[in-house]
Amino acid sequence: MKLTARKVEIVTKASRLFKEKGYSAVSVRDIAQEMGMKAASLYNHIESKQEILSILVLDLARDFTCGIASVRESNISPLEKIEQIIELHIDITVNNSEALAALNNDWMHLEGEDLIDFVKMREDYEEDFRKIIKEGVELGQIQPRHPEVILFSILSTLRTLYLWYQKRGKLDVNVLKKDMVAVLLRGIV
Amino acid sequence: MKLTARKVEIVTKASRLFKEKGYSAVSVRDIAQEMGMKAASLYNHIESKQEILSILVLDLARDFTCGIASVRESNISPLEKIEQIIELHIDITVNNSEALAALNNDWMHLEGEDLIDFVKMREDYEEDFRKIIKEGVELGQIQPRHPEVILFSILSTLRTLYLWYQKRGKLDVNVLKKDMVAVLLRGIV
DNA sequence: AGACAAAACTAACGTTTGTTAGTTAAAATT
DNA sequence: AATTTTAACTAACAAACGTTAGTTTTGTCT
Repeated sequence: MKLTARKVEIVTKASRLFKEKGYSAVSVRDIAQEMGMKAASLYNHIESKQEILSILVLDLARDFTCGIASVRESNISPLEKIEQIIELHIDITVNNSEALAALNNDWMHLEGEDLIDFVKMREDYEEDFRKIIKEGVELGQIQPRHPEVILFSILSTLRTLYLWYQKRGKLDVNVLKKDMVAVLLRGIV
Repeated sequence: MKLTARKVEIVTKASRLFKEKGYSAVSVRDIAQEMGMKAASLYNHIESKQEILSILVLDLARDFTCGIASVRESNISPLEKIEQIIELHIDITVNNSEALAALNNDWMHLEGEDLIDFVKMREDYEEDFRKIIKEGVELGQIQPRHPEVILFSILSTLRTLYLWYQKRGKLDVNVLKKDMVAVLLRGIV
């Protein structure tokens, strides 16, 4: 089914609700009300509630996949690659803070092929990141800590960024990027 | 209502399910099946599905509140306090990895007084942490970054630790603590 | 062995869920 | 102006939801 303007609107409104209560706690009637229509009318635009989640999560997952592919293939040092990954996450977060909630918390409600695809993309993403970290360690650019600890401490921060970056409101994106790189790479002491 | 042994068992089993699918997607019948009984039988032990969530989340929230109170009042440097907070989170995570999922993802489904209490505890916790960071910055022990960035980059990592610490299985707790403190405080370069 | 409490059961309740069918009003196309 | 398409509507479905009532089984203590 095509992705019409109205469909995008539904997905956007739904993502706001999913962020607040989670996919399962949001009913099709909730989404309809947000759109100012009755539940049954939604089905003129979408195939199912599942489809909304699927669009939301998989589109965003593809953004990450493309983003890290571009980083992986660029001809820079591991440390610079990690810097770019941090900036990638911040950029995506700023533009998709609602959808990111669903990606983080509701991906497990995907079904069939969609679920398989998502998990694969997620694993590949982490593996790409892991390789960059290991390379950095081998080159002596990165401290010889357990790569898994490094990977997930950075990734955890980036993945939950959507929860708080906007709370502080007027924090400029470029300032955020700078502070974030500093804190994640060089620590706080 | 008293917290009998059987009730604890229900809460424990439920938390496993909540971790996998989230509170809203887990039915009372799911929990009952996990207990090897029919849904109605659960109500000999619990008052409602809500009560399970409430016990799960508030008990754990109190652990954090007590933990940080003890850190706050101890007579050590801000940096050492942060080290202790990191260890606090790791200890709690290791012993409550299922319940932590509910605390992180399902707290918003608490109702009434429980929701208010939780949010207050959470805010107080963050405020305590923030003060420690600010003190560290003033004393020159901590780099002069935006305290909010420091607060949430550390807290994000600690809060989502439950998602991955056990994936790597045989990672010793003390090794984890050491690496975690190193990465979060001194960075990776 | 009989009495009593604890904890399981079956059956059912009123709601809410996602979704379909059929209809009608508005908009776009011929 | 007539016709087709789009997008809203009402009504209803079967299934699943949390929960209650009433009954039977299980285990414990005298």
